[in-house]
Amino acid sequence: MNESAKAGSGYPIRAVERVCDILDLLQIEPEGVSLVAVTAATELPKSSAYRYLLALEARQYAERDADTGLFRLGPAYRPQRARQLGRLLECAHPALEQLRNKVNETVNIGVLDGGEVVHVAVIESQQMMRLAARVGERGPVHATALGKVIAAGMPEENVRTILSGHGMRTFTPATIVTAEAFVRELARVAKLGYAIDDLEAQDDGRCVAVPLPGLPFLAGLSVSAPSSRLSNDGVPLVVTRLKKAATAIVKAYERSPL
Amino acid sequence: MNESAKAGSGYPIRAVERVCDILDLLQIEPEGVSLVAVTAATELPKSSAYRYLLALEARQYAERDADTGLFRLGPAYRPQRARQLGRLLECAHPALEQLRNKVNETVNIGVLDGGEVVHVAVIESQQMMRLAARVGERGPVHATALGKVIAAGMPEENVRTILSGHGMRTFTPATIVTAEAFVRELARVAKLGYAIDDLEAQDDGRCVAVPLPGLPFLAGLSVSAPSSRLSNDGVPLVVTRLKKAATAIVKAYERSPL
DNA sequence: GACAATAGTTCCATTGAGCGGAAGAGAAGT
DNA sequence: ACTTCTCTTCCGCTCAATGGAACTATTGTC
Repeated sequence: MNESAKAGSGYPIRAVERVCDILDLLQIEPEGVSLVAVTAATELPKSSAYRYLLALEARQYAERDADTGLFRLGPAYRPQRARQLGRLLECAHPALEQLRNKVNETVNIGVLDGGEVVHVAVIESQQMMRLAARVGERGPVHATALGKVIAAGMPEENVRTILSGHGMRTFTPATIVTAEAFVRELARVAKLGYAIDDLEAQDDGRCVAVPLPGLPFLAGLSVSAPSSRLSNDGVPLVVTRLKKAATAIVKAYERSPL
Repeated sequence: MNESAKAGSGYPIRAVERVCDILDLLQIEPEGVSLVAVTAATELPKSSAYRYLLALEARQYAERDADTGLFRLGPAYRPQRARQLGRLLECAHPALEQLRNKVNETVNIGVLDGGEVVHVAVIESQQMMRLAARVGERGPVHATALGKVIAAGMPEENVRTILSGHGMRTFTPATIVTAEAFVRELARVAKLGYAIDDLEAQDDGRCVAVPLPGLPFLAGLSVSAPSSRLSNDGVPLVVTRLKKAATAIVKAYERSPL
């Protein structure tokens, strides 16, 4: 903490201060704290403290003990997650590049976080015209192939909670916008073993994804391309390659040192 | 991360989302990211991303690599700090209670964080009228005894940075409000081996503090009381007891399992 | 050295995101 | 049943935060 006692940003943002105050407190109270205790310690108005805690909970930086209802640090704050992710990315890299070279399109790994899909690896197509998210970019579960394969591995109840919490925004005329239709799509996905974003997130983009099973978190592997280059006819071949790469990635992860 | 895929808080706070987005990104980029990369990944306007990063840096949730200038997770995010703190609090508890019982006033441990003093342990006097901060409460370095003993252990340059970043608010007529006077006070503190908040933070409160040396972070131990009960004449005895307790605490910490 | 491009930093008029008090609901204790 | 305390919800209001633009610094190329 005093590794650098330097201070003063010149850019105080009250909300950031408040988040940090709360996270600081949760760090020094590993057994958890009540809302009243948070209020007292941070001197925030109670309703503000409550809203912040819920917002942090939604992003898994805080969680609630089921029995006591006390707030404590959440999974997002646990370093093992970062380590596990780092490990996955390391293991996956060779297979990702190989896959990218085989299909000549952008390949991605996405993981579930706070009810959204985060792109944690993006190996871009070398073509000029390409569909490519950036590392760290987030997308909704309901309109992305990655989101679909991830959601297909979750209990339906949890899927519905995510959908109602995040909404089902319409990106294109093809976007699935009702929970019922989405749940039906997930049944299809689970059966087929892969998902397609068929012009649902972008009018001219198509994406195919398969799950990465057996990891300590929900993740998927996908190929994304302009729709002109990835037709529905071409999907089966891409799926075959995705599944082969997914198998290689998971095997490499399982073999990697802890 | 998917330990609980539950989502949806009903209380989105955009600023909290933004903090979490940035922290998420920093977690998956251990070598660090540039402002431009943060901007791209989070889709924040550049100046907003910049301000958030600086605000997080001020609270040590982010830091900058001295050579590359890249932002990465800061010390506040490192679990070993929480563990070290937890360990200190555990070791200190018996000595704190004993000290509280001896002096019959509230005893505190404070640590430096983001240019302020955080109370991380507060064992309250059993008297009805008492001066007692709460765990997690923060105070300014310049007007607290804990702040003084901590600052006395820092390079003067760093002290000045803290003072200019946080300001030197006037709490009472006795508050030291210029950097020059404060630096002189610190020289006195360093020489004496203890510090007094002599009605500087509160009109009717007095506080005596000694450093806790040899810890992996800057910390101090203090006794706080209504001024009517802690006269200047009584300070030397309290200092003796504080130093004895500080020695016991540090010894216990050093002996405790890692 | 000159120029261009890019990254980082600062500023401020504007406004809507966030606020916090109050009310309501729930839980616990007598 | 009543009281007290904690947790949860709501909404009119305002000011903290915003983000675009300008400026500064750095890097790369010729």
